Amino acid sequence: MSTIKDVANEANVSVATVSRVLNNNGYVNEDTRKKVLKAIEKLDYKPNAVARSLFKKQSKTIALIVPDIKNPFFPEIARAIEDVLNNNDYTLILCNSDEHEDKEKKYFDVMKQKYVDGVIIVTSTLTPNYIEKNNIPIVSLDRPIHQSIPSVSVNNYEGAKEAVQYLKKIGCKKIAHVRGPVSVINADERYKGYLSEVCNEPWFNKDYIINGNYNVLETAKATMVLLSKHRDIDGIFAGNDYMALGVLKAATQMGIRIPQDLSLIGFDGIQLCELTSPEITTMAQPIYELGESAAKLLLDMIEGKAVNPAQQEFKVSLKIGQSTKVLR
Amino acid sequence: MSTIKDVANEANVSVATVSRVLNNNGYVNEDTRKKVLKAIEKLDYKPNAVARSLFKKQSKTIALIVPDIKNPFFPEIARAIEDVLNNNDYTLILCNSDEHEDKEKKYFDVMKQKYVDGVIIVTSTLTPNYIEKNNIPIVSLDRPIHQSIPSVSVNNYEGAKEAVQYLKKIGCKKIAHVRGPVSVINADERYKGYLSEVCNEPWFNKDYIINGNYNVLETAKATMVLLSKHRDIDGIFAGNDYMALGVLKAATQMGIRIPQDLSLIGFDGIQLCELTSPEITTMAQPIYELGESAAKLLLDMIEGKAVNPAQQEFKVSLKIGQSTKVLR
DNA sequence: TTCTTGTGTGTAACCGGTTACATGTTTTTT
DNA sequence: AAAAAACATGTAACCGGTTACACACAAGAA
Repeated sequence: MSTIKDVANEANVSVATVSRVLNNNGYVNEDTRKKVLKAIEKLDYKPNAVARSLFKKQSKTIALIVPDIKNPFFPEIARAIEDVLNNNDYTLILCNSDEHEDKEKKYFDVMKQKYVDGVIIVTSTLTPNYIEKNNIPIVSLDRPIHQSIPSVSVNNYEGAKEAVQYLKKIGCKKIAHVRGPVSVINADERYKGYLSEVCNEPWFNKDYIINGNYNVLETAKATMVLLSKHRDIDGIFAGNDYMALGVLKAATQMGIRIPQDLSLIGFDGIQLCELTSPEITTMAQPIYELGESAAKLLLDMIEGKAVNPAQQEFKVSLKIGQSTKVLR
Repeated sequence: MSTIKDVANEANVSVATVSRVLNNNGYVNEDTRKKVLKAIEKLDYKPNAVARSLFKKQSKTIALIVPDIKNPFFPEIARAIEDVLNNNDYTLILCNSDEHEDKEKKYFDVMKQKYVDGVIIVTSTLTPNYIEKNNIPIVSLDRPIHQSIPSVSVNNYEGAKEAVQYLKKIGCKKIAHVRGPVSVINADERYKGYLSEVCNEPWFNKDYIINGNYNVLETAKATMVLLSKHRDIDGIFAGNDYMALGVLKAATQMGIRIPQDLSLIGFDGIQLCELTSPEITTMAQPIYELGESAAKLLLDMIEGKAVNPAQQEFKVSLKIGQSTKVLR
């Protein structure tokens, strides 16, 4: 690999001049510029990003910290983010936290040591205090942390209400909820949305709420217990699509027909919804847009641009599949 | 952030001494070491990874280039790799190539500029020549490129044969194949494996081979055409699980019962297989192990260790689900 | 006692860029 | 014509580490 010095020698100028044409700043005579460009071409010179980072204290790299990339929601997000970064000459570092605070913090340390320019994080454990102490541009995605931390998310509460309302509208009389882990903010919000819609119903029963913990098999098991105990449940609102998959599995296994016997609605709108049969009705987040916005927001922050609404909330929209009774 | 100089000042020693205790090399008096350690503690000093990189010409970072992280096979691989790296103080950069040579090459350039220590790549387009020219430790994953390039993969040909053999064993009389994209080496191998098992069968018909292009919806469509034309097909070997999902969808939509009317077997063993109903029978790759091995192999290469079998081939194993008729 | 050898530490060069500053030349302004 | 502004380029410090080399001293060998 040739260095800036090699180029300088080849072009018979100083390294400063080469640097100037490289970065397009300062005065450079047109002829000199051409000479340098030719030398760069000839040596196939590529500036050393590390040396540049050291001086500039920035690495053109951002980190994405998610609980687990195997959860199908996150690859979709990651893809959107990577696309934006790629178009802006940034690079993406991927981190799996397993919702584990220690791991998150360890990643943060590494990020700072590597001059990572910013981070996009999906977390339920980190405090605003810790984050601000670290003093690195950050965007929380999917799960807002605090008003002081820029975030990109959706209206989980309203969305959950809409989901339950839709189940009611198509005629469901007893609606259960498979909720995500306690203390995950959006799982809580969705749960609250469900609750607000059903708590005053005469049929409402606290046993209709089960915990799926973002795990398909666990959800399937819990659902089987639920459905065999309460045979009159005719609607289920799953806290996300991944868990809805578990409900679908449980129902199929038990010979409960979806949507004839049981209507199922999920949340998220991951691609998988369209690939199952029946296709899962869901409250769809604009997932790609979410990732895109988070990335753009972060890049703006890094480049010191004003970020108008630092708390971006997108709307979810009902995406009717085949897992809910047809309205007539 | 404090620097090595701050620590040196605090401890009243030179930066060289601090560096020595940091890296545990050279002579350092025990008392001095303690002084330095205390200063490090007091200042919460973390060495600057970029400065270190510049001198050492290595970044403790490796890149993973996959076609598209949204394909559920890759997050599982990525997760395994990230785990290994994390345990070895390496960081993972994620790149989506979309099978596009230009993008792959662009990533390579960036990697070299950032002193990325090695790359794990899933590619069908890069030539051994180009790769060797780049002179950066590399492991090809899932799709071997050439004997000269270390790789981690499975016995696709044999696996495909086994899959078809199993379909025969359970009594399938007419077996179709949904193949992956032409020129993807493992899709070709699986296709050949299928062919070798069926080409001499009296019933064999070239029309039984359709192309799913790693796309679920496309596969579903093509499968519907296939199945409505050839109503006597009673077994399908899908080139991977993701496409098997498409077959499942098509069959369900057409009212064809799986496994009663049609047996379906996939390839890969992604987690999704267990989450559908019926669960998909598949020739399972040891996915996590694959990623793990690729990462370990690459780290060994980076650290200059001899890599015994630089071409690692794992075995796939039949994982019986519910999408194939029960053998009795 | 003198010569090695081992221990302990500091100085400064180096990694490969960027940029403040100095210097000289040309062009524009007054 | 003199002063100011714009242009062009080079020198060297700097980013924050690592390490070759020099030097001083103590312990062991001859």
